[in-house]
Amino acid sequence: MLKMIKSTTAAAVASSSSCWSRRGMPCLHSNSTLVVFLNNYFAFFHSQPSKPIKSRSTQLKQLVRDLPNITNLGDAFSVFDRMLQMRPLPSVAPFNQILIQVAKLKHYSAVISLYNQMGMSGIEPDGYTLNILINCHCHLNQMGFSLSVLGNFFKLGLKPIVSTFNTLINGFLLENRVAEAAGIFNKMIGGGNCQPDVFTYGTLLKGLCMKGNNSAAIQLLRKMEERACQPNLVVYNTIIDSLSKDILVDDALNLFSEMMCKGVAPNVITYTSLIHGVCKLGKWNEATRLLHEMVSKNIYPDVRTFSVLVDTLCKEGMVLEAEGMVEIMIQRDIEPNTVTYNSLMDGYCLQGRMDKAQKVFELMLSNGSVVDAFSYSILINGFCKQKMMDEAMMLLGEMSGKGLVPNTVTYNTVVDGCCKMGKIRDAQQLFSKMQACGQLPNVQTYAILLDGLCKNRQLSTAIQLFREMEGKKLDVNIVIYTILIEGLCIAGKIESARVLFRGLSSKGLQPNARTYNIMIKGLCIGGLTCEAEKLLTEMEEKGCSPDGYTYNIIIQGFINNNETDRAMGLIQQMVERGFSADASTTELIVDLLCKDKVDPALLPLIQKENYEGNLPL
DNA sequence: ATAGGGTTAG
Repeated sequence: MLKMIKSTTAAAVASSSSCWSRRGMPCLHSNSTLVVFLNNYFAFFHSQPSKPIKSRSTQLKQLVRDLPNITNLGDAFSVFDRMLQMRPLPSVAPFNQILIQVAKLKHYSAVISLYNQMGMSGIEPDGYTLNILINCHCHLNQMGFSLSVLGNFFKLGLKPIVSTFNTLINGFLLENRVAEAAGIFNKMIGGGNCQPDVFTYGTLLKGLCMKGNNSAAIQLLRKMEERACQPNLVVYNTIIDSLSKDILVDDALNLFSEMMCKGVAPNVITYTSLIHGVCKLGKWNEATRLLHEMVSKNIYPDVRTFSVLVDTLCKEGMVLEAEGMVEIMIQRDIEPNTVTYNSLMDGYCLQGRMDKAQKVFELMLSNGSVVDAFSYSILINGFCKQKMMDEAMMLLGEMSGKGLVPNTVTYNTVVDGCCKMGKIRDAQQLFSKMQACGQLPNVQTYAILLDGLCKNRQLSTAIQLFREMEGKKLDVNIVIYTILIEGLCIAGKIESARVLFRGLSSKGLQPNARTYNIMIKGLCIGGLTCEAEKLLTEMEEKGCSPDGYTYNIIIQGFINNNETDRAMGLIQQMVERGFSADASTTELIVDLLCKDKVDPALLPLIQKENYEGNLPL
């Protein structure tokens, strides 16, 4: 969108700059005026040979030439002020250029204040100005203002263009207001003069993908084909990336073949997304194949491609291989950046190797890499998981000194750390502090704190907090309800837990394996093993496969209720499905063996290493 | 309009 405005505005600037030069220079109607002019002109320069003063138009030309090079807010403001002092005032076009540059720096509020200054100086906006302004309001989640700017188009007798509507669609999607975005799209299709273009579809597709609605995205892809709007590389990349993120790698690869059949050549983004997908599935051979394939097409992996590899290796616990990958990068003159180092640092943290993680952090400090809020959050999380809260809190305090703002995720991390240590008061204080610092708690924050309260037997406070989050317009999801159901079970309120569980579907929520497991566990502890077993069947019927945990808790439930035979039946089933008894289940079975209540032939069966080699499939 | 890193429930 900005790119488009930029190119069109550049054309506008080019044409209008010749206009200013006409305005700024004397109009030469006759030879005599020309002579007078030339005489004055040269006399002027001879009198000041050392420091020629540029005419206003040249000054403006120079300014316009320099506009695209504005890289900081201060420069933008000073150029803007100089332009406001020029007489006659420059046209709106170079002002638009400044707004574009400032918007590129993501200083959207600054753009709006510059726009207001333009208004006070009597510079009338054109369509480009309004488009830029709408885009800024969209990024600031101020759709009301965006729409009122749209009204200005009509007031000023200007016509919105396709990109105006595209920007509005993007704004609504950023606020999660899909219906309104779709409404604009439908109006565009319905009206004759502003048909959606490839950007419109691209924007909508991005919104659908962000919501994880891949099938709707593909439907829209088909629709744009039907409407003779050729999908381009960006459109395909958007969907391929979304499919890869959801590990629907086969679908991603199919779309990849399809785009190539249609003559759309992939780029490094396409391959990076695909490699991400196959790596997440642990298909390293496939990743290697894709790497070879891209290089054979003269498409070379870049720092982002390598960062994906480093990150997924780390997440799989293969930190040594990740280190090797960083070495390869350096050999190939691809400088690891903050993201690469952050991924590696997280890899060490996941293994509890805080000394190594800190080494990477220090390396970043010493080699001039930018340490960002991610770096701190990752390290803080590492310490929290090691129950080293003092170190974590110290790092949190260190951030502001480096001009870094702890964000919602950073706070979530430390709130969780406190909760897991049973320090609920500290967690609550951090919860207040984050809001005082302008960081809004999100669904995860509430999940973390709710879980902490429930586990620390503060159910009534938890319910209060739940009401608070309902009051805000947060999307209460299945994770939140699962935590509450567990809280109720912990408090022994099985009946309430059951009511909440049964009420999920009326809220449009599907219990997942964890929800079932918690309910099953609650029922078992309450001695309701029969109902627990019914839930086991139910989850299967609803397409939610029981996992190893499900079997372990229900088997434990049966044994604890002296229903040994039913426990044995489920052990058989569990083993057949490739799951094994955990430590506490094994302990219970060994107890039974000691009491001669169970056939010793069962014992080798439940121990993973004994059946792993010949799983019945 | 497109690619990489951090937080949550058994």
